[in-house]
Amino acid sequence: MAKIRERNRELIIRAASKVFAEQGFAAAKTVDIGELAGVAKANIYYYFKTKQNLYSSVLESVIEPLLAASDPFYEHDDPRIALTEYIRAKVKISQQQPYASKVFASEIMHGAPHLPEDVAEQMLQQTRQSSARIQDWIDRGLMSPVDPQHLLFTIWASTQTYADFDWQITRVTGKDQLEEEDYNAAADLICQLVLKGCEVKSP
Amino acid sequence: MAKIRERNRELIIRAASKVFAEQGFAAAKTVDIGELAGVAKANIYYYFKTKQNLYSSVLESVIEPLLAASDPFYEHDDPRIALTEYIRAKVKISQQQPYASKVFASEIMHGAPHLPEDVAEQMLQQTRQSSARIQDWIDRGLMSPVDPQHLLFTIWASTQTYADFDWQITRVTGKDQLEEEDYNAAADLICQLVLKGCEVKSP
DNA sequence: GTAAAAGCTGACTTTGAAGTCAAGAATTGC
DNA sequence: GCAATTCTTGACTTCAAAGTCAGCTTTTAC
Repeated sequence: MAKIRERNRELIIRAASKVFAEQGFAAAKTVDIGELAGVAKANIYYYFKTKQNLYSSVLESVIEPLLAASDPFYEHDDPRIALTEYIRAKVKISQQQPYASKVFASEIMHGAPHLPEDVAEQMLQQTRQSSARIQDWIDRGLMSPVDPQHLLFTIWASTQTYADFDWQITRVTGKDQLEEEDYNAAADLICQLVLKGCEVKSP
Repeated sequence: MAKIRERNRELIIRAASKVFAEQGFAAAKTVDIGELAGVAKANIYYYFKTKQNLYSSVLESVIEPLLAASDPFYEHDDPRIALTEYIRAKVKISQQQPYASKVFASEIMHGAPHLPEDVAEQMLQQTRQSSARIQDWIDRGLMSPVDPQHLLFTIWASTQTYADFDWQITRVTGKDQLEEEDYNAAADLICQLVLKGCEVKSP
């Protein structure tokens, strides 16, 4: 079993995601990450050179699922289906990977100082393609002429808010934590606003 | 002039807002805040007992404008006008008080550990009243039956995103910083999504 | 004009978390 | 089975940032 290394790196990254999400990078303590991962603090430094380094690994692990959510734009030509699936995918990420979402949000909010330039570029390209896709639907008369970029900002914001600002949301709804039906209700409302709001039609 | 105290507290709080917004509480250095405010670090401790204390003052100073934005709900009975004004007010805050928005967002994202309970309660009450107002419009057939709370979450998220995630937004739009017209375009789109999406009518 | 009060700060101490290390424990390869 | 390698960690050092303070400067009140 030469997999001790792999397994422990994974354990530490998972614990670190949670602690970084809850505390932010600067406030997070490596001793806490160790405790949560079930290893001594020193062991973290056996696997990761520095706290920064660990944070970069966490950030990297978190990017992939976020990027993958854009797939619906390329898989469907019908804007009703594409947008619906996109919104659902985004909400699902908030539901299933709340730590990822928060770490990413925090990184962006502080000016993305640790986001590798090539990743930033990749996300930008993806945004350009998504925008172009929406513009194409507009040009074909399948939805009303909105600014594609602003539409994307709105979708990002309103889907991610369920992970990033969960404290506020659970407090308002009065629930300890959101359930499946809450996420569905959220996705349905956002879909309704976007589809009706942009008068989206099937081709 | 017994106003030195008042003026300097204000200067320090203003500088601190910026530094806390950009760096987060833990990463913010009091020496940087002092530099930005034009006073020695030690002087900050003459006016504020601790960094925590200063942060609480900043947070407090930031809450008032955020709470005030809800006024349109009480000033207009017409949901078209009330919602439009509400969204515009929220976007305007993102535009004019970006630091306030970020400090608040960061605080909420990490579970609101420094938000005084009475403020949290006040915001909750306001949300309840806003929700009730929306529900009333629904009951009177002035808009389609959406969940008022989720509608509010969406409005909060999509308006605040222009302050909180400005890095992402300026990067996508390719502008160094957003201009008046960008904020107007944002507000218009969000209004369109909400008004059309919820089939809002005038009474 | 002057003394008391308020404001200011350079130099210092304290603190707590990042990061190191040497030695022991577990695992692997043969 | 045992040597080599990998893994583990308690105890330690380092370091940067919070916080203090004594003494100087400015302002206020009379």
